[in-house]
Amino acid sequence: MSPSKKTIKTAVCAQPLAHQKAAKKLKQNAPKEEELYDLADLFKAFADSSRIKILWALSASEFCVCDLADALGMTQSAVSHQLRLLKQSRLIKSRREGQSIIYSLADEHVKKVFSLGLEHVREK
Amino acid sequence: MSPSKKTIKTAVCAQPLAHQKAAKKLKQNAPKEEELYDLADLFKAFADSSRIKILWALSASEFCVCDLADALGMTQSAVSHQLRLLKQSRLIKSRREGQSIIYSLADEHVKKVFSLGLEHVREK
DNA sequence: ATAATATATGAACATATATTCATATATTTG
DNA sequence: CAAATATATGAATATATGTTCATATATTAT
Repeated sequence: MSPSKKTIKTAVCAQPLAHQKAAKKLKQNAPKEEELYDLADLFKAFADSSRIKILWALSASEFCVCDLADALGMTQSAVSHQLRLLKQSRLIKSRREGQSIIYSLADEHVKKVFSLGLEHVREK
Repeated sequence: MSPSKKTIKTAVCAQPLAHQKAAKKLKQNAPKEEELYDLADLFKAFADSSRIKILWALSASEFCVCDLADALGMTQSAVSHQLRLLKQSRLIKSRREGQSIIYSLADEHVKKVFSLGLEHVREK
């Protein structure tokens, strides 16, 4: 296609890393690569309105699956799939009670994350 | 396939909302529907390892686009696209400096969210 | 044991989204 | 103004993900 390029566009600056010191500091203090992936995965659990609603509900009270479905206007299946993801992220826990499985928040992290998030969202 | 179903499976409990009081309380205190969507959107910004890396870098120091690309091993284009998303979420801000655009965190929320997230991830 | 109820799950489908490629825009330099 | 540099962006593609449908598993009641 192109006859012959005079210049080759590079992906990086001609003078890369103008902020050498900052970059150095970055590498020193950086969490392990794996931790950053875990972090992203954690926030993925919050990154869907269905799961947000479920978490919000559970922050008010524990609920069984079908009550959640009913309260949130979701199908039982959809709720169940999402509960599995939330449990994998260790944000919720469950216990059996007769035929029902009762879900609740695993710890206080969820509420804290919510508070921070709302704080940000509500700031114009 | 099925000759004729005797029972119709419903999506909800036979006795829905066993936790009536909790459900009531839920509806009273609930953030507006829209706020929950905004919350989910906010966390979507954190829900990708590329953006997490970018945010982490910016929590150490401000950077121009190509330095970010260089430091994180991403293309200039990919970084630029993600920076746009992060800016839309009001997590970062930018200013021009000659040919470069310098990006930095918009406020302290990001660092706080990071701390909470890491806390959760690091708890076995 | 059989029926009813509650929950979980695999497969299929539709949608969302992250990256790449090519190129446009904006600023500085010669 | 032309060339070089830095950044932004639209289109295409590949992948990830949320929901639905059908059905499996588990518990309780008769």
